[in-house]
Amino acid sequence: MTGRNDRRGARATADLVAREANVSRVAVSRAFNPNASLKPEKRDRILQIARDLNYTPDVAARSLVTRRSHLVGMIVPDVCSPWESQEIDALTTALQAEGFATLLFKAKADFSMDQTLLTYMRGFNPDSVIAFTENVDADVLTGFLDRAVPIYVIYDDGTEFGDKSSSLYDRLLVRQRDGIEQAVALLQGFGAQRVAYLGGKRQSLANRERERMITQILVERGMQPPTVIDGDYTYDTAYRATLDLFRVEDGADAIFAANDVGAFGAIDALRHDLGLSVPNDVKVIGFDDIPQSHWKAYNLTTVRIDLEDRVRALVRLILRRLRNPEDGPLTETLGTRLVVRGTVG
Amino acid sequence: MTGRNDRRGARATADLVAREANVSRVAVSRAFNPNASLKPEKRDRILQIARDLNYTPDVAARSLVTRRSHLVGMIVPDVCSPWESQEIDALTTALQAEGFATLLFKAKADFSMDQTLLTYMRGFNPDSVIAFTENVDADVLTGFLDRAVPIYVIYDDGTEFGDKSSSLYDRLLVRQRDGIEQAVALLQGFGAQRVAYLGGKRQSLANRERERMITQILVERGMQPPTVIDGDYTYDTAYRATLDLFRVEDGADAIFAANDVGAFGAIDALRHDLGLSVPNDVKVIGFDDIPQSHWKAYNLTTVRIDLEDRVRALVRLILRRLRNPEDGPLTETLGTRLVVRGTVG
DNA sequence: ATGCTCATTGCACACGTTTTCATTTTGATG
DNA sequence: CATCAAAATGAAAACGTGTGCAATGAGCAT
Repeated sequence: MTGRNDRRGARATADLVAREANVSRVAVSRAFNPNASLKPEKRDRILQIARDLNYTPDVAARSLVTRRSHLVGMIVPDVCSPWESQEIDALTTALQAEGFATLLFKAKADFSMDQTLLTYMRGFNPDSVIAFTENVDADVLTGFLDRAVPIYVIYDDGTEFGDKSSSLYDRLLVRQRDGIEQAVALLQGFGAQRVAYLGGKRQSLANRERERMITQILVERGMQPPTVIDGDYTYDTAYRATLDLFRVEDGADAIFAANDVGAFGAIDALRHDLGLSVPNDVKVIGFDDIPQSHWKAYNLTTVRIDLEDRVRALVRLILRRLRNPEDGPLTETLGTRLVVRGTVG
Repeated sequence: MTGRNDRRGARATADLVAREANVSRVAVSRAFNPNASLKPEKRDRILQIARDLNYTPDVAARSLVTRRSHLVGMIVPDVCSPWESQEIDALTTALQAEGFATLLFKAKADFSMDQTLLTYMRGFNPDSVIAFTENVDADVLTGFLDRAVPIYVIYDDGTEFGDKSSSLYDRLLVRQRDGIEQAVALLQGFGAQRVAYLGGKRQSLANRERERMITQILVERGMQPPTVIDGDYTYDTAYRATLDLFRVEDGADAIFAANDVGAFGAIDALRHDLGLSVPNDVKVIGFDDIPQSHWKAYNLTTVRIDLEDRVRALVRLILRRLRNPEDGPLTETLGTRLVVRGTVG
């Protein structure tokens, strides 16, 4: 009555298109599948009529028989984190180009992932799953998903990850040693003596690996191991932790933060509350190289994990796995390097 | 061979559970539907066996018959924008609690949404669609989705939105007049004379409405209409635009930015490049109140749109629409208010 | 004309659910 | 014990698609 489209909620089906085009329903199906054999002119006519009728194959029905949902599940603890939102954005764009849609799930804030969420996600039958939360056991996740193979991000040798040979998962290996080595060398070059490590979440594997690697490299170069303060990757916690650090003892002359946002918190605490100069009094280095790091207020020197490379590697993993479901564990490798800006000297 | 689960890719089905429990498949279906009539002890037994077999109803198969996909589509131009990522995060959390999953799509960077993307999304049959991109015609979108009803965010009276009475959509009405009035009053109170409006994207409806409203209120209060500079909601553009503003003419003594991130760019340009003091030389006010606005480096005075309220309103719209698909247009209203921090005086 | 290959076509079934609808069981009431 | 309403149950029919299989037709060499 109101518009041109009276029967709202009535979706055009392949049957309708078939009737309209005087062909069988199978022909319509084939028209939308490029490798199916169908007379070209017939295909064109069908596609034209389909367009007129606003028809698109129903993904749910299709996935029921093809066993491909064209969904990629992403489990994220905090979408607001600049690093994660960057990755979601780039991944979604890249996957969209390959015909996959992003299915977003929010994990608990404490980086954990409960059974309920997994069960819930499983029902949607994602073709692949990327967990931004690290501390979910590989055995659990792999056993849980039936056709999808999860992807894990492993840092350096990943000794902490343990041997999960019983379950199948693919790996993105991040070699952060290079970047950290450059960072420590720079700090040492500018005469830093007492460096503090402003950590991320204790449960975070990346965080523990960073701490371990930094300690190792400092010692190798004949420097003191770092003072370690725990954080949770947020600005506020880093801010307070920095105040604490400079209250009790005489502090540090360099701060290595587990992520860029934490470095921002440290810088603001030093400058606006402790009256110290960055980099003259205290040098600061971050991790990630998020877009905000080049903002003039911070202009942060940081260890860069290249987003484009990272996303490309992840997409490659997903596509390879989907093409050859029976393959053994796949691995992609990624490097890191220092980006020098204004917070060291 | 390798693990306990030999037949990977073989998902447990309702039939299997039924056989295992010596009941019909229908009983299994009912066991997972709380309002279906089923003997309690029987239901418990079925659910127990289902858990043992790691069974969950297949969402695709279910949605095929119930005509509910339990998917909410979100079309986002830039996931990295703090404001949008906040909203995605909160919406996903809230919807997840209601049993819906977030289906994320990336629109073109220029705020446009092409037919291809719409067609693509349509195939997934989302139960509802939230467009963070405003300049897609309501007629197009409504006509395109078959069962979902889109939600539009309208600012104040939304005169620019035009009369789309022919198509059905729901409205979230944001009354930004209050917040802007408080902001202008504050600026006037601190003696501002020449205020500039540092705009967002030209295509953005919110941006045009903000400019219109600010101009109107300034004039009502006997002040000069603002100098208007276009931007695109990003830090970098706002930074350069501010430099330009103070190069040609003698600038402004107050800047009203279309969003917080833009305000950050303006502040950094003033302080780090032009050697001006905020708030002594120039006062700055933003829009949104994102988490970064209370960071010490900025400590921004801004017009707040409450995220919690906004998300609650959106979820209410979605649920009401899903419960009563045949209702006329639904509307929710939202206020704004000024949050006073350190960038005015 | 005959045989052969190969592309094209359509029938019927499968995918895993929910939902009528008719039937059986239960439990309460007279 | 008989009666009746209500609750519990299962058979069968959808939902919209892809695919194996057999049938058809065209093209070409013999």
